[in-house]
Amino acid sequence: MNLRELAQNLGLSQTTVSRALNGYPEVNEATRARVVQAAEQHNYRPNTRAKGLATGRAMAIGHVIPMSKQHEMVNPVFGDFIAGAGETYSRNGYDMVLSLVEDGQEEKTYRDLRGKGAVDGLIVHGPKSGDARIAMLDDLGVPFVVHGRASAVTTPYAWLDVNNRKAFRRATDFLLDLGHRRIALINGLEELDFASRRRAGYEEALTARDLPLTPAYMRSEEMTERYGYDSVCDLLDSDAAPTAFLVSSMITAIGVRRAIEERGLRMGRDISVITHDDALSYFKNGEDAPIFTATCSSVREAGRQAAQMLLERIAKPHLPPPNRLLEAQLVVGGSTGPAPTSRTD
Amino acid sequence: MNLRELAQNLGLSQTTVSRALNGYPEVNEATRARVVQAAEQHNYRPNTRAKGLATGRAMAIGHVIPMSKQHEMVNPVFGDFIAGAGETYSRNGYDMVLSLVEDGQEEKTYRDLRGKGAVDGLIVHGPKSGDARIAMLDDLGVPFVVHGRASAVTTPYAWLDVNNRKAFRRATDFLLDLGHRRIALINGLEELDFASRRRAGYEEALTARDLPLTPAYMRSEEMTERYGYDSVCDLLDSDAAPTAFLVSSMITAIGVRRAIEERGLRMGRDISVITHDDALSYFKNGEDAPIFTATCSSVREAGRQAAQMLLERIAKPHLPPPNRLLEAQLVVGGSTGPAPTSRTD
DNA sequence: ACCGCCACCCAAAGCGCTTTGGAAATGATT
DNA sequence: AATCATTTCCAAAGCGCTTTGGGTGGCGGT
Repeated sequence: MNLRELAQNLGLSQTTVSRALNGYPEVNEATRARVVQAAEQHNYRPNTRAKGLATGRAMAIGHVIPMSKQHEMVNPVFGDFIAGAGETYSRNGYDMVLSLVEDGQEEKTYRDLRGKGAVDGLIVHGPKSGDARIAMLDDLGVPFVVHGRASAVTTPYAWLDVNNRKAFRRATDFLLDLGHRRIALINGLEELDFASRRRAGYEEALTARDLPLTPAYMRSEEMTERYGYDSVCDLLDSDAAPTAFLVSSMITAIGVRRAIEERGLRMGRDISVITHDDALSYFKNGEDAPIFTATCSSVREAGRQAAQMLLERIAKPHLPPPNRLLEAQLVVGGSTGPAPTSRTD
Repeated sequence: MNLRELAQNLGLSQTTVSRALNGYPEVNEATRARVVQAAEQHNYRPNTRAKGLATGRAMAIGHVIPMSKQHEMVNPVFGDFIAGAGETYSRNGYDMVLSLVEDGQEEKTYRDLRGKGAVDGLIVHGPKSGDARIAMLDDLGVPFVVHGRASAVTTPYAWLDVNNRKAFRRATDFLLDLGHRRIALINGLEELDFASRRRAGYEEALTARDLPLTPAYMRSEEMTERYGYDSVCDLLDSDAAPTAFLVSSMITAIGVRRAIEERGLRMGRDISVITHDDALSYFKNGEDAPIFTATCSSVREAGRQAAQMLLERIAKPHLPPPNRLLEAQLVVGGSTGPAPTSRTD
């Protein structure tokens, strides 16, 4: 069923039917009701392509998800982020088109998506520090919102980020307050902006107390379970083993715990762990008594808000690009406790 | 840059340019080269909407991801499945459009997506036993492929599934062979077809050895970490506690392990655990020495193949709907061992 | 009785592409 | 030199919608 048929069916012109359905005022409420009812009855849905052609708007948002070629890995937070964004889109009549692309190939995909006219706006995932995509999208003239930031980019652009630096600063301070002095950072890939900010927070806390930065305590890789396990094994077997670990992802923290417990140690007593927790739905960190002390921030909520920002940006492109900084909560769980050495003081 | 401009630019008609770009034979190779080069130089990309309108094909596939309202949870396997499917799509010039929808609302979304002409085909996720969507899509006339099966649906339809029954039959047999007699099943929601098949495999194995089915040993819920933990706590504290657990998801297995180790028990010695492992990229079950004994099947590969099947189905709709049954591997890891009681025999 | 003004509706153009049904030019055949 | 098949290209229609720029009829005001 298309517009013409529907119009013929009703004995009206396409114009009138179109206007009736799109809520234009110049149509009698009685006819509008008649039209709406007929449309419903015939299960009429305007063809997106035709509508898009006519209006010039695609009513779709593109998400380009980077995927590590190395590990064939897609960061699990995307699932929840997408879920949040999807909510916003469907409430506003937008579709979501998704591309999974190998690291570094994203630019071409953005170009294509826009060039084809497949999307009205884009969400940029996983920004690197001096991410070239931002400049590119800017002079491509497509509305976009970055999930995260690109520290080295100085031109204004729309972003939504968690205050990663502050979160890790606080987490580190928390461990320091507990008497820990040898604190390891099991970070994500530091070419990614969020990871470098977390590191900055960590270093800032140490430096503020005149503590040295120990390169051996800092690791940076893709956040798999295995990586957490291996790192901790390594570090605990070294001399001057850390007494505390700061971990960048829940998944990795699972591996960290595994390594700790395999050694007969206990989290919170022998070794302290703080992890960042993106509040992945299947991984709720225990509602009542969290297993892990964690810096918490809902990535789903981030998705919702980023999508909202993007839609507003599309509607009002002349406004200056909005920014939003979400604060992470530091929630105390069972994985932290006073440093073992300080107990004996 | 659109076709007309490009054609004017070249002093050719739109027809010729279009044909040149789409590889039609009736155009001189010299002109074709000229056209292709100009297109490249001007960064020309045919407008999807216009193309779609003209051809009637959307060059897009819809994925409707069910999302539990209850836990706001989206199953983590979707990430990897989507990644696999996405590979296939992008290789074939298709886009992927994604909708996340609350449980049970999927039908409307399928209808919309098709009615709007936004997609040429659909992937059905998370089929229930007598899933109504299949009949609906059938008489809607949309090509689709189901990831999984719907046992109660008797009409032929295209699906790709893992042999869940057999996988869990084998896993249960494996535990039985090790002397376990009290084996608990920590299953996913059994309204979902895959879960009911897993249960069938489990029951089949027990029944084949004339062992009773103990309802208290069978659990069925959404596969969160917490669920695994709670279930095991519960069961281990009961009298006649199980000596082995069969778990439906890696995530849940993590919770199972947590509960076991928290009690000072050790997996593989005191308690045996077998989990299903979808080979999620960030959760590689240890390449060399797997932590968990597991029934393994790559959901990413499933995505790749399901997508391929769908594209073929779209190309040749007259062929009978294809089916594909993937076998899971039973990979032995460190989480299984002889039953404690049988040791004392 | 005439004018003007709404309220309501319509015909037709246009969005950017594909595709049908030729036409013009070229070369081979008689 | 005339004929005919190829090759190479083109004009125009059409995909399903929105939107511009009117029309028509009914009403109140003069």
